[in-house]
Amino acid sequence: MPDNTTGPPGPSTLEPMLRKLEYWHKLDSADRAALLALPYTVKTMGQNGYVVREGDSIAHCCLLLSGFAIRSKIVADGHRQIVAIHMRGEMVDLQNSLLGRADHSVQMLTAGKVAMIPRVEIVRIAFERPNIGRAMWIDTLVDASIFREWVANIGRRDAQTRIAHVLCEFALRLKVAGLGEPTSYELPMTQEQLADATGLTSVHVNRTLMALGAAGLIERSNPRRIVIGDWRKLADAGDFDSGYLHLHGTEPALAHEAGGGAPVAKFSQPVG
Amino acid sequence: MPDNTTGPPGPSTLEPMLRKLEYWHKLDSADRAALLALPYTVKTMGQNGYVVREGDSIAHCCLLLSGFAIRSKIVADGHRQIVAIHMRGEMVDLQNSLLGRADHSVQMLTAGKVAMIPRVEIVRIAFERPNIGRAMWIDTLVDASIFREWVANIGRRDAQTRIAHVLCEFALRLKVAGLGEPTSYELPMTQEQLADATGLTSVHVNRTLMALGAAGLIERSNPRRIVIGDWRKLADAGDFDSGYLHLHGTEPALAHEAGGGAPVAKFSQPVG
DNA sequence: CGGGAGGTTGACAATCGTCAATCAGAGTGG
DNA sequence: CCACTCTGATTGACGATTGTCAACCTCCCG
Repeated sequence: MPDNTTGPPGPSTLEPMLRKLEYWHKLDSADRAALLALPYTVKTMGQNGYVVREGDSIAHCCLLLSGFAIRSKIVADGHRQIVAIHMRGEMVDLQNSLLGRADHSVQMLTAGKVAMIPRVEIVRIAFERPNIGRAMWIDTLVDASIFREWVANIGRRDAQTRIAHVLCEFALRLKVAGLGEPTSYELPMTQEQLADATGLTSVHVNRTLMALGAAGLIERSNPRRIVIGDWRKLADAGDFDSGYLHLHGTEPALAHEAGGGAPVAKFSQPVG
Repeated sequence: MPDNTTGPPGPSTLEPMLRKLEYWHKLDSADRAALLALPYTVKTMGQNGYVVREGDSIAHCCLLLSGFAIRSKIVADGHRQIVAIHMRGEMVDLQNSLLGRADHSVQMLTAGKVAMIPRVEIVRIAFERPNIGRAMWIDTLVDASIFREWVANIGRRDAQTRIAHVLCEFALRLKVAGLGEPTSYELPMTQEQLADATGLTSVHVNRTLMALGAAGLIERSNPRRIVIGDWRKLADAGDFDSGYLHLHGTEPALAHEAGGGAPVAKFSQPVG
């Protein structure tokens, strides 16, 4: 059972949201104040806890304060497809908020906290404050861009390329979210969950990770820890071009986004 | 070479866009007037003509006036993945418009006409007129919902289910767009294009279509014509639940969306 | 009549899935 | 501290869906 807290535990619980929205579009001080003044409830979630279930009608928009979460759909034979992975600062449910009914589930990958903001407040602030609305819209468009890349990833890349691609995306997004170095991180998911994200089976994911290790593209001191020795090599193996993430200051073509000798992600993001 | 025309050829060239946006959110007469007053250029496109190429910076938002179009990405080994199919009345490029740089290509499936609306005008009207902005936002969110379903379709369904699903989606969207009966239509694409949309090969698509025919789920008087005798049977075979399309008046659970004895798509859409 | 694009089919190969056994590590209770 | 248990990771043997290659067919169009 999640323990619920209402009101501001600190002066800046919603700060991660502010930071992310500012990344997409310039906000003025009134925008910032309005954002941070949004009412919310903090919910402590256990591992695998459901934030939203497919079919639910939506009353709240969830901001991930800590931990990792996924969005998923279940198909007829009971198999699951993970359609997105989310980390701190991401608004997991802006998608469902406007539409009113969840067409997919949102579930915690790890334990963590979410801020539940009433849907009507989100909609109100988006339309009262064009800067905020624009930032939110862009945020959902980037999500959509990632979906498209995943369609291509799952539809047209083989297992090894596919997994390498996901590892690169995750690394870079961790970096952008300020959650660690892209060249060495702990995957917050089981191989079965990674399989559900890539349209493979856990057995095949295991073999593919082993193969990536044997090929020297990654090192794994334990099953979850991913160390990327040569970013460029992995990015090439994963056909990874960060353009679809629409990060600032990243060239459209494949660049040394992270690690290696070149400077890492060069976007200028206000660091908290 | 496309022949270009500027200005309003008729009083209501942009009418399909109005119709679609009104479907998502209520507009008042000022909204409608502002929409129809948008400047645009009509471009006549040949089959396979590119509307936008991946990497282009975006100056226009394209409204499909006639014909069919696709959005696609190319992966490293040269294979193509189609990530979306579009038909009359759809704004193919709202996605790219806000982001400024195309992360995918848009290409005509058939010959047709598009209205090119300057990107700045689209952005302006979206933020000057909240109703329009909201309708556009919802439109992009529904697109995103369809991407998610495609991820699940390609990642977790076998070839037969996958193709049946696409056939159902296409049928229903044709109906909603007022482009014909969902139970009998002409597919505007080759089997190779259908393969690129489903993450299969053209050979396997062919075999799967044959199998669907042999199973009595569809009839094909010619390679392109799809006749759906029993909608429910095909929808079941395709694990198709129209919820992700967010159509009005359609039950969240699988319903007799079209064909069969039950009334077809019951949404109340203003018919042009 | 000829050319070409797209559709259909067969033989065969390969990627990936299934089933099942074993192993490693974390948490629990005695 | 040590069985006990459970989840997740790893590995092998085998099978199945899907891909590849190539031939042939059909239809449309100049």
